[in-house]
Amino acid sequence: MIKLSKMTDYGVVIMSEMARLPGRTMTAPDVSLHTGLPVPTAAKILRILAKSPFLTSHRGAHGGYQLTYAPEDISIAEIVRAMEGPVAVTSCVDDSVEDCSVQSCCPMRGGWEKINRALNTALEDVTLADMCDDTKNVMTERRGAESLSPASQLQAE
Amino acid sequence: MIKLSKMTDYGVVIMSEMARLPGRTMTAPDVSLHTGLPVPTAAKILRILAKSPFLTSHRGAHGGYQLTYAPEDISIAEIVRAMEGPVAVTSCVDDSVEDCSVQSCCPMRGGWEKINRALNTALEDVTLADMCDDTKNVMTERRGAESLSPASQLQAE
DNA sequence: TGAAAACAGACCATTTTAGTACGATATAGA
DNA sequence: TCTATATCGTACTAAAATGGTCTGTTTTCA
Repeated sequence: MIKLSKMTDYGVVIMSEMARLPGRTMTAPDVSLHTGLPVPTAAKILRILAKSPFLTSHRGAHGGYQLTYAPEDISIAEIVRAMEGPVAVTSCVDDSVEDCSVQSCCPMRGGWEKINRALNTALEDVTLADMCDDTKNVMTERRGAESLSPASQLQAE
Repeated sequence: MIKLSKMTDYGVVIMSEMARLPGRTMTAPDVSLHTGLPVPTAAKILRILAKSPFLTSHRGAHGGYQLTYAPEDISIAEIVRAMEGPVAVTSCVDDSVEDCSVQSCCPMRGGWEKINRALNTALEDVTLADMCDDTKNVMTERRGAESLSPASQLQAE
């Protein structure tokens, strides 16, 4: 199974939570409360995400984190890249060129590149707004979803 | 970085090597010789791949492995599935349903499903024939590529 | 019957990942 | 200017996944 790491998964969950009220500033404890993630973990992920342009941090009292852009302008691709670096399915096609000893004449390169392009396009195509759009999902209730963590069993187990 | 496991990468390399002469029967040591992989590792991967319909095994003396179908009829998706199970980018959307505590009302589900569909389509679209098609790559020379391992540094280091 | 091959599974070492902790730094407000 | 409240950065530990090897069994051909 091809999987994103849990951290990346959490990253998307956190960003989705923030996107529910886009203007809002949230601290790490706030995020922890809304997602069920332990505070240190939430803090760590927020720190990583804040290195990217789409999440702004403010230090000091009354500080916290805030979305820089509207949810519909932030793609899942950007979040994944922030958490894991460039998105590619094989080491053959990513940034570290010397991984592949026959890189310059590798016949498989073309095939992998095609696959990677498709994956990237798919990730670019889905935005935060898509992710937390209640209207697309019949049974969701605002207050019910509030303190739950959508992508994984965060507090269970 | 989203990555396939090395094993899966090797799996594609091995299958590509077998696809170069589709009728051929190869033993694990043969494969090892052509790819640079250690024999036990090649054997292990062949064993896994042979559980799938596209690779047939024959036991006993003069046994070995053989492609069941033509290279253009075997997609990368099938190889990846043979090595890693169902292809999905999050635990949210794969077969193990209980992973997601709010599965039935998770608003993010739709987004992930879209991404997974695109990835699957991309993997289905590329076949073994595409992977080892020399004509698509200017500089490849048959004898040169023969004993090299395209996707990773298998014998280096 | 013996050699050659796949098969099955257990096993260990290494790497990666998740999660925590602690000290440093910045900022708002009294 | 002091203090409370944040982020920031890094180092560390524990647990899980992964890669890779080994040993023994079964099958088949000559």
